[in-house]
Amino acid sequence: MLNIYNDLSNAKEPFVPLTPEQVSMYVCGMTVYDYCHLGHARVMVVFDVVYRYLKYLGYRVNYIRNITDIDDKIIQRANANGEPFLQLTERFIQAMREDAAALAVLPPDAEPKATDHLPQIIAMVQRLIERGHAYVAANGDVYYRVRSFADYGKLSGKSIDDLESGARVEPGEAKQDPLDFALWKAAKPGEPFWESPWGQGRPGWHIECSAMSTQALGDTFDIHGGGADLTFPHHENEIAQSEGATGHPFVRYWMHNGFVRINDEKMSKSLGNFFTVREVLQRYRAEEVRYFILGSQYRSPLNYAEEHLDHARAALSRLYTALRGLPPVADQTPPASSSFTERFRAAMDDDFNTPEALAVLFDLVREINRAKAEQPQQAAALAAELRQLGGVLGILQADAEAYLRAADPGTTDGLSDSEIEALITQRNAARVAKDWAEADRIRDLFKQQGIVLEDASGGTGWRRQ
RNA sequence: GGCUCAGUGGCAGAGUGGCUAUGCAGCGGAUUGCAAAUCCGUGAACGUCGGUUCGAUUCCGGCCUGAGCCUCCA
Repeated sequence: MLNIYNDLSNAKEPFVPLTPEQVSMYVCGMTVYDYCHLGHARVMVVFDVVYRYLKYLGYRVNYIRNITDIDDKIIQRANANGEPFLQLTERFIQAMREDAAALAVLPPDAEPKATDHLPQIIAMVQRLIERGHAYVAANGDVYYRVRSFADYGKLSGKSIDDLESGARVEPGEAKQDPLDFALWKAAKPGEPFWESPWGQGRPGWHIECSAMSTQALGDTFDIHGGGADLTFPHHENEIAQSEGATGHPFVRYWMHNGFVRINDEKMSKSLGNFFTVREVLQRYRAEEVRYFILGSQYRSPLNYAEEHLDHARAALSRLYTALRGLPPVADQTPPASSSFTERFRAAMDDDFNTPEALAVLFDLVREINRAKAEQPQQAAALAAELRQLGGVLGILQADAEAYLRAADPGTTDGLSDSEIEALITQRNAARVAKDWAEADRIRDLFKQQGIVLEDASGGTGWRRQ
């Protein structure tokens, strides 16, 4: 049975969806004013694996990952660029989709945008006003009255009184209480705006997620995810908004992934120490990045370092090497049950323990390599199993031979495949003549190009290192 | 200061009240013209001080160290 660490209770809990056989899941996606960095990549990959595993377990999953396409930063950036904000956001939405696709992240079932949900947002703000959870200030802003929501702080473990001491009001705000937060911001000159009962303005930061998730999944849904930095205030405020508006419990399981770090420090925009996905993809293959992310449990910190990407490269090389020469998955049915699959599932059932799941894959590799020579049928069946389980993690779906021969990004390799084949023929002639000096000369030549030759009984194979 | 989380072998990273994690690297062997890949074997760990226990890296408490949130951030 699947167990999920629920941040609401700070404990692993058995996962029982609201509706049998179905899972509703919402993940906070990007605010689109810049390229995805590795932190975004982690969110996308982690919840992609959650999505894939739930489907593997037989659930029908409705996975929503939103796009926040209106907020202060977007307006700021659009102004700085001197372009309409919709043009800016459209560009980065496109870039995000490219990055996600490169990382083999499955498209969610829907990707709602904030700007497409103004009626829902306005209706929810209105409802909050009606229910006494919000008020219209003199300046046209609408604020959430935090002290009207008794459960405020239940997700992040904060008490209202502790927060009160540190809270402060920005110039131009008209809050009754420093803790209150904006649901609706009156438009300043030159800002994009929508008409509302409170005049021209735009949504505050948190309300769009409440409006879109409720619209897509109902008042109460199963899983809500995002990066750990969203726990407070974003998700805390979502709870206050949604439960305040509907009167029903909002989310049943809250999941937050840990940060990507660099030199033991959080990778973040404000610190400026981030790498974008496309920067990293210039040097490493997307599958290597994905493996790197899955190499640690999703709640743990993930330290970025090139040596860790190199490690991922070596690990994938071993996995694909085992698959090499065995039939692709379509030709073989994996066994319905096996100890490997059981162990894999046990690992994933334990709050998506991907490092443990990967360890099972390596045990499978050893078994395949053992069986390869003497029991090819057995090896093929095990390989099919490896591919299937890899698929749950979104890896190992490439053709093994092609994967191992592919050049790494950023390398400008001089030798084409046909040149390589020609040199191998030349070297094999030398080998037949027992001209070892010539054979070794050619091998060294390959080695300088990062190409490894492998003499086997059936002929000489090659791959790139 | 409040609230979270963490501290495992050379590196990364799981896990467990007594029994091999796994990968990379190391060492020995098999295999190879030499290699590569692979297989077999092997050394090496649980921050610190107490407590519970027949027995703790694993449970409990203190301490030390690190990270994060409390302000925009995935």
